[in-house]
Amino acid sequence: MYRIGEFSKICRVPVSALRYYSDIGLLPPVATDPSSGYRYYEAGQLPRLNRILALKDLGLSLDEIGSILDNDLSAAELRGMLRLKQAEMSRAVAEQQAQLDRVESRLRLIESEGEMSDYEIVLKEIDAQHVLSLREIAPEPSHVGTMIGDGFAALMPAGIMPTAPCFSLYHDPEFKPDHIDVEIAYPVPADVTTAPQTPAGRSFGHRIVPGGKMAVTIHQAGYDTIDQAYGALGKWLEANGLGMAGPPQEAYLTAPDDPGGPITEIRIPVE
Amino acid sequence: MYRIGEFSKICRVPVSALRYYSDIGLLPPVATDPSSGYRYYEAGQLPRLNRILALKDLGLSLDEIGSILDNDLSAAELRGMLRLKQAEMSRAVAEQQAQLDRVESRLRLIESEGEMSDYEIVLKEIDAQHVLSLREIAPEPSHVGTMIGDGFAALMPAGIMPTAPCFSLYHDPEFKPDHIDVEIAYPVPADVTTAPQTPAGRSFGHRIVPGGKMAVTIHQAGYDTIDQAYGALGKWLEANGLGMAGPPQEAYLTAPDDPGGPITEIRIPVE
DNA sequence: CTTGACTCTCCAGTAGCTGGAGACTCCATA
DNA sequence: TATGGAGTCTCCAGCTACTGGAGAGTCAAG
Repeated sequence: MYRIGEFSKICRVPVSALRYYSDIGLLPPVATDPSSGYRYYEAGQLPRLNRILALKDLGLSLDEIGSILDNDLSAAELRGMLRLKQAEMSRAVAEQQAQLDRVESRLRLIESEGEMSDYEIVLKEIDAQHVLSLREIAPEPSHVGTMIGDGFAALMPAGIMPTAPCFSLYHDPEFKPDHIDVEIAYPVPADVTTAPQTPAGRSFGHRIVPGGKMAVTIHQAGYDTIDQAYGALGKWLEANGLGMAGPPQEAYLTAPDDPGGPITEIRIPVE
Repeated sequence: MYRIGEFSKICRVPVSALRYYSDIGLLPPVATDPSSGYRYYEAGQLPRLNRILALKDLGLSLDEIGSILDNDLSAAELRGMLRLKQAEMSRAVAEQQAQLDRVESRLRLIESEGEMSDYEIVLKEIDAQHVLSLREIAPEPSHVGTMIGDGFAALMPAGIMPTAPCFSLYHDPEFKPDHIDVEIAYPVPADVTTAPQTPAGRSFGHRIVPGGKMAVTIHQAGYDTIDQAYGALGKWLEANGLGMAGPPQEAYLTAPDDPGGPITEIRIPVE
């Protein structure tokens, strides 16, 4: 019979961990002195402890290990659990590796630029949205602003409140300033499928804008400098080896008269 | 000004996380109603939030992010931090990958055997130990037991108590049952460097048995079946792509008269 | 009997939230 | 004006596998 300190030296597991295993019932001492509370172990417990350490090393939680040891699982059942773990772990490794890649591309970016960009790009999972939308070919960029106002002018009186900021989608495969295939989308509840014509005579369509992973950044300045944001996004996509998977979106997060100036969120679906 | 729920919808960060960021001062709301406690946010905070998310995505802790944002670190300083992170993360990835490899080799082992082995093998970091030791060529395996007893018979009367169970080292490059180059080692405090001759006339040497990573398993049965343990260790080493890096050790963890039978720990230095 | 090494229990802390309890607040409708 | 429902508040516990510390008790040797 060893006291906890001696046993700890033999099995090379810290005393605090042995006490913890004893507390959670994973490796109770073979005897406990009822008056002093001293825990007593013996060499015969080493196989169990070794099993614990081996399974822990495979990434199982102490809970799982406890049920494996106490239900005396068959090899087949253990194999099943390990298969699950294996899948989970290879996903985790891939994710970690992706994160490491992001750090590396970020470092390359910093080193090539010498300074930090004003834009932070983040990958987000965006939900699909029910929208009412207007789509047309705009002859110049400023035309988009009038379309947005026109749309609101139809929705508000009809009692339709967008459930999120309105945004535009740019459907052109390439950018031509005098021929912009733009769609203005107003997120609405799923049961709103129609709206009256706009004052300027435009008609709303109803559809679901698909969700998915998107690279997102914030442009906090006038619309005339928005190409900087697109530039930063483009660089980021390239550095991370991602490509566009749909039309870019621009969400207008401020009221037109906001004293802080306009703020636009740009989203590019990826992969 | 948005309430927390609206802001959460816009930035796609859970309300609970926003509250947490507000609590730790990382992203305080732009205003808080003193009577109701309601937090109010505005679109102008999105760039900061995006920076937070981007840095978090690179693996920085919220603490680190806070000091980066509030001390307005230069690109060079950020680069330094990221370099550190990068090193740390690639170590973590390698470790995870190694763990995944262990799971895979374990699965292969289970599948090839169809049942679980009685031996669990664990990699441990073993400390170097000061020992007094006897070394000689044993003409048969049972000779080792008499050597151990002979050593104790010299140490005990001299007042030298081993600080850990005694163990043997097998120096032969290959095993021959009638010619075993064995060393019996008794761990002692660093200031004990000599001991009297044994009753049978053997002389102790003093040395440091080097530590390092070792594959460890427990054999809980008579010495005549110890080759099973070595077999399991050999398979494990092969499955994990490791080789021996020194003489195997056997530590005798039970007294000769233990009612539970003898328990032996076998350690093989690796890599 | 003292000393020093060892052990005990209990609690807080770790990172970044999440979820719940119980109490308010806000807004729109009846 | 009352009410209902959705949203919000604060505080606290929980997650993992321990670690470290406080304060008290135990054991063996001198």
